[in-house]
This record gives sequence, C-alpha cells and structure tokens, in this order.
Amino acid sequence: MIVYYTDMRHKDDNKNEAIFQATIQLLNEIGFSDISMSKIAKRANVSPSTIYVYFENKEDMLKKLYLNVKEKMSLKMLDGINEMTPIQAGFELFMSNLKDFVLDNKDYFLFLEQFTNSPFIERLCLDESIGYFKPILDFVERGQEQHILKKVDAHLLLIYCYYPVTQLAKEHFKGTLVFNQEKLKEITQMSWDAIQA
Amino acid sequence: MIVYYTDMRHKDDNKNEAIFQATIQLLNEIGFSDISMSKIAKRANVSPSTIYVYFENKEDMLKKLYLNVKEKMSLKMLDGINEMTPIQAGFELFMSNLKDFVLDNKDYFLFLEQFTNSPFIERLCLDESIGYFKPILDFVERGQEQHILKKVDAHLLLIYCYYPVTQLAKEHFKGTLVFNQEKLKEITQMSWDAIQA
Amino acid sequence: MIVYYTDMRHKDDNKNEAIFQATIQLLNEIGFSDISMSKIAKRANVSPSTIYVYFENKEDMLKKLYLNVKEKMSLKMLDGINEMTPIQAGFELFMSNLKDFVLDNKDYFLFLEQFTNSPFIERLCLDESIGYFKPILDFVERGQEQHILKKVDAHLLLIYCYYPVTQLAKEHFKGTLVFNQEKLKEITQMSWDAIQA
Amino acid sequence: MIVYYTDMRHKDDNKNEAIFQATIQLLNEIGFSDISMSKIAKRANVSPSTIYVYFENKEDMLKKLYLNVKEKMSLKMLDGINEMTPIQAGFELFMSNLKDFVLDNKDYFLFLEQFTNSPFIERLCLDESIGYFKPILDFVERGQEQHILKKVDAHLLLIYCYYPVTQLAKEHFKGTLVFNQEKLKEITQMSWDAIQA
DNA sequence: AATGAATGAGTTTTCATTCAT
DNA sequence: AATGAATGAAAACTCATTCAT
Repeated sequence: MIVYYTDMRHKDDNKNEAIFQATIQLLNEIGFSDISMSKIAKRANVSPSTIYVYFENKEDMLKKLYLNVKEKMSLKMLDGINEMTPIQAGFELFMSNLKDFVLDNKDYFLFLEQFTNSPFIERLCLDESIGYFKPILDFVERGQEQHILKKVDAHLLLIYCYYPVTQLAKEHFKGTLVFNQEKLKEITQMSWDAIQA
Repeated sequence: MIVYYTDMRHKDDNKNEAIFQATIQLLNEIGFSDISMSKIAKRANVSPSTIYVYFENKEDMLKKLYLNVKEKMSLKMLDGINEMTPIQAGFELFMSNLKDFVLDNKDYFLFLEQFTNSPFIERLCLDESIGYFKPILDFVERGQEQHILKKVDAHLLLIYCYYPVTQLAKEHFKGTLVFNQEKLKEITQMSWDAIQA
Repeated sequence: MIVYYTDMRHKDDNKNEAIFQATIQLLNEIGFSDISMSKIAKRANVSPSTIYVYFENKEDMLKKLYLNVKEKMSLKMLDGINEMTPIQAGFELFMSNLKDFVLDNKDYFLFLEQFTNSPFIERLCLDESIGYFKPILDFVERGQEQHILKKVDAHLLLIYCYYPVTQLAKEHFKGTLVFNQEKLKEITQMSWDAIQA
Repeated sequence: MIVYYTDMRHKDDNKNEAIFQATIQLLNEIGFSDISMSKIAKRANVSPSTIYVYFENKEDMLKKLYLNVKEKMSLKMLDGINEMTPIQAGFELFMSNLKDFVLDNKDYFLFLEQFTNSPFIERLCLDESIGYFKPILDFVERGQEQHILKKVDAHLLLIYCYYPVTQLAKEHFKGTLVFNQEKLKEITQMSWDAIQA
C-alpha cells in the first residue's frame, strides 16, 4: 500500500473545512450572539490559535465562509439552466434545484438566512456575491422579451420564486408542515401564476 | 376621593420603553453578536442595573421586546379587516397595511427579521405569538369556502402575500429600488394571481 | 466614636492608588514588556475588570499614572523656591530637593526613567506636563539677567543639574557607590562650576 | 588544496544582522512592551523559527543585540584616544566622538537608552560590558594624577561628559533644539568647567 | 540552515450580572 | 425604584516557542 504524504506542514484544507463546518453548526445551534472562536475551535478539534493561522480574524473567517456557502447555493440553483433553456422549464428547474439544495443542506441554508438578516453583512464588502446573480437577470430578461414573464423589476419576479420555496422549507424544518413533491407542485403553479405575463 | 398620581405605578413605562428603543436601535446598528447590556443601558440613559429592575435578565428582556414588537406589527397588519370584509378587499388591505408598517417602522421590522432568523427564537417559548395568527387563518378559511382562494395550506397563501411586501421593502432600504405606490400595485396583482383559485 | 461612612459604592481613591502602586512596583520589578493588567490586578488585590472601572484602558492608566508621578516629582523639585530666592541658593535647593525625592522615592523615580525612555511616551499627548517646567525657565532667566548663569539654552543648564543627581542615584541603587551628603556637595560644586557665568 | 566557500559558515551573518536591525527598529517604533518575535521576523523577512536558529530565545537575542550595540558605541567613544593623549584633548575628542555616534546612529542610541533604563538589563549577566569601561577609568586616573581633573569618583566625572551630549541629542531628536557645532562647543566648555580641578 | 504550521498559555478587554446603598 | 461599583467568566486575539520536514 502506497501512502502519499503531501507536505503535512502546509495549510491543510481539511482544517479549513473543519473550521467552516464547526462554525455553521454552532451558528445554527446557538446563533450569532453566542458563537465564539473558542467554541468553534473546540468543535473543529483545533486550538483557538490555529484558526488565526487560516484566517485574519473572526470577521474575515465569517466573510469567507459566507462567500463559500453562497457560491455553493448559487451554483446549485442554476444547475442545468443555460441561455437555451425554455423559460418555463428553466423556472421549474430553478424551483426544484432550490428546494433540493435547501432540504439537502439545511445547515448551509439556515446559516445563509441568519447571515443575510444580520447587519453584519453590511459591514462586509460583498459585491463579489453579486456575480452569481447575473445569469438570473439574463434569464429573466429573455423571458420578458418573449412576453412570457411579467414586465416588472427582476428582483420582484425572483421574490415570487425564491421565498415560497425557502419559507416552505423553514416551516418544514420547524415541523409545521411537510415539504413534499405535492407542495412543490403547488408552489410551482402559484409562482408561475404570479410571474407569467 | 380619588387621587390620580401621575406616577402611580412604581415601574416607569418611559424607562421600559427607552430600554426597548435602545435595544432595537443597537440591534439594527451592530447586530445580535455585538449588543450588550451596558451598551443598551448607555444608549437608554440608564444604569445597567436598572435594566434588571424591569427584566429578569437579557433573554427575558429580548423575549418581551420581541412579543411587544410582534404584537404591534400583527395588529397593524389586520387593521380594518374583520369577518365581514370581502376577501379581495381584505387581501389588498393586508398588503397595504403591511407595506405601511414596514416602511414606517424600519427599525421594528428589521429587528423582527433578525430575531426571526436566529436560533434564539427557538429557545424561547413563543406559542403566545401564535395568537395573532388566528384571525388570519379564519380569513383564509373563509376565502377558501367561498372558492376565491386556492385550497392549499394557509401558510402557503400567506407566504405569497407577506414576502413580496417585506422583501421589496428590504430592497428599498438597501437602495436597490424604490418601493412606491406603483410597486405596491404590481405585487398586489402578482400575489393575487398566485393565491386566487 | 463617630464613623463617617462616605458612599462606599462610589469610586474609591484607595483602589485607584492601589492600582498605581501595583503598576509602579511591577514596572520596576519586571519591566514594561512583562507587566500585564492581570498581574497588576493581582498585586493590587482587585479583579482585572475593576481596573477598567477606573481607567479606560491600559494606555489611559499608564498615562494618568505618569502624570500623577511627574507632578509629585516636579512639585518636590521646586519646593521652597520662588521668584525671590537668590540664584545660587535656589540652585542648591533644587539639587537637594531632587536628591531627596529620588532617594526617598526610588520606585517613582525609576518608573519615570523607564517611562521617559520608552517610545510609549510619544504616543501620549503629554503637553500638560510641560506646565511644571515653566517656573524653572523663569528661574533660569532671572539668573541669566543677573549675569550669574551662563547665557545658554535653559535645557542645557538644566541637564547639568538634573543628570548628575539622578545618575548618581542610579549608581547608588545599583550599589556601585553611595550617594551621601559628601557626594551631594561634590556635584553641587561641579554643577555650579558648569553653569555659572 | 584549499577551497574557499563564500558561504563557509552555515549561519548567515546577513540574517543575523537583519534580525538585529529589525529588532532595533521595532523597539524604537513601538517599544519593549509591543515587540514580538513574529513582528521581528516579519520585519527581518525571515520565518519566526529562523530566529531560533540564530538565538536560543528572545532573551538571548536581546542580550546579544545589546552587547553588540554597546560595543559599537564604546569603540567609537574612545576612538583616537590612548594612553598618550593629553587629557583635555582626550576629553574633547570623547565629547565629539559621542556626539557623532549618537547623531549618526539614532536607532542604536535610542535602543541603548531604552534598554539601559529597563529592569530587563539586571536580569542579564552583563559584566562583560564593563570591559569597555576600563580604558575610561585609566584615562580619568591619569587626569587626576596630573592634577587636571577633580579628584572625585570616576563615575561622577563621566556623568558630566556623557549626559550633556546624550540628553542634548535627545532634545535634538525631539525637535526642541538643534544640536549643532556651537552647542557642542558650549557643552564642551561647561563640562570642562565641571570636571577640571 | 530554514521554514510554515501549530499550539498552550497568555494578553487586553468586555460581558452579564450582583452588590451595597 | 434606581444606580455606580465590582467581579468571575469569557471574549478575541497574540505570544514565544516547537514541530515536522
């Protein structure tokens, strides 16, 4: 059996990821106000000072974590959609992708929700995340040119697709209802009714 | 003979309110993770120990603040709607009420958003807040019996009314767009398309 | 017997002084690089956080301590000297005062020496301390007008009075020699030779 | 056959010197209490662990640095003075040498001042540095035998030569006055008045 | 020889809360 | 009721040093 030793003394992706995972878990368990670098370190099985080998400070770590998770979600949402995809099919795929991501990645999703609603996010320069948004704008524009989608602000159309899925998922997580295939069908219909021209 | 003491109760509503206001302001400025009892006290112009005259501890204070604000918002949302109100008119009033509350009470609203998305809320026993929800359920039920609203879970219908307004308001606060009367008209139409049978 | 309780819950001069004394002692024992707020607190028999009731932060505390000690020394140096004192008598009193202060207040003196030679002092805005210097300048000026003192920069004359005393005291503390009355007589003569016109 | 390796010793004098320079600079910029091995390493463009190749630990490094700089200064002070030099000429050369060294090597000088006034220096066994002192003692003795210098403790005579120069230089660095040739002449006269028999 | 990663022990400071009045 | 002082516990972060290569 051959063991490849990569340079063990170089920055370790596992540790980076362990810190990210620990942070997300704790954030969802105890919230922004109660996480601390030492709790994160304990959960990640590293020394608190090790976190500072990988990140400048708490803010830097949270920012990088946010961008990392945001990218994961954005990629998944648009998976399989391109400039050829018919509008309604693309819309349905988006709803389905989003539902899958959210239900499969409860931790990621709840982390993003918490982060997005905290004033913390304003302190960061997160224009980079806007990049993920561009393809959606293009898609919406195409739908409007083809007179399929209502001619309103793209943000508005998006709201009618994003929140039904995510808020339903939240109720699902709370136990208030079950987000099954039937529910997805229902909101796909309702959202379509809302956005179609 | 009846004597009205201006200051009949010992606890002073002004101070209570000052603490609430200070907390909301700070929460929106610096977020959950950075507020502290002494910062709140300083902002409210009281001593830190005074807060403990009015509340058991930090958690108790936040909980009471949440319920207080939540009630304000709930009352406003349903203002003018009763069991006689026609369904579509009630729906439109709800949208309009919600928009007014959110735009007029940015601080209250953002505080609620932040609070609602934090795991903190689960630690509290907040069944009481469900009380505010009952009239909405009744209204939805009536709309469904009259075959005006889609026969889906009430939460679902509500999502299509609540989030378009609130998320549009957030974009408005961010400066991404302007939430004017026209935008309200647009989403009122879109939401109605979504929920009507 | 009557005991006057001053308000025990108000800031306590004893504590302030205890913190100052602890800082001076530690500074002289282990130096700038090794003092810490917790060591100071332990030595002063208070909690580390108590220091922050009395001072904004470490820098603020050190600054206030410096000004406090500097004032003590300045007052002592000029004790008994006024605008009527004959020049030579004033000079001799200065030398004697300085010797007394330094030998009687080893801790204060060594603290000042250390502080004065650290770049820390530049970060502080310590123009206030210059106030103590004014009477000396006036005295020198008078001596020059009367053609008793050499007509050179006042700083220069002062150097020839201050350092012989203080550096001799340092040798005394080190054990290299004994700073007795005879030595004082010697340097009083030498310094006078240096500064007289 | 003899081969000269340019890099014959393994330890690299450049790196040693880089570490020394970095330490001196930082010490003068931020002071004893704020330097750290990693800051020094960064400034010297080496890894923190490299410092431990050259020195046992922080204390060892500072000690060696001190002795290194102390030697530089001592050599310069006595430059051109030997057992034949006439007393007054030797005295004047000393003053001039000292002025040159201090003004030309602000960093070295301020470092020494800071170091000398810290209790750190007592923890070190620095008897070695006394070696540099011997020639001065001999010179003073000779001056006293020739009835040129006052018959007082050599330290005392030295104080009247050393501090006028160095303290004037400090005022110069602070910007309070300019240490030019004229000032040197003035203090050379004053010091001579003080020490001559 | 040289170094980047790693860390336990330490740093300064703030926290929620209680005490004494 | 109201409060300034006080504090143990914990926060974020840095330290000198060692490890593995």
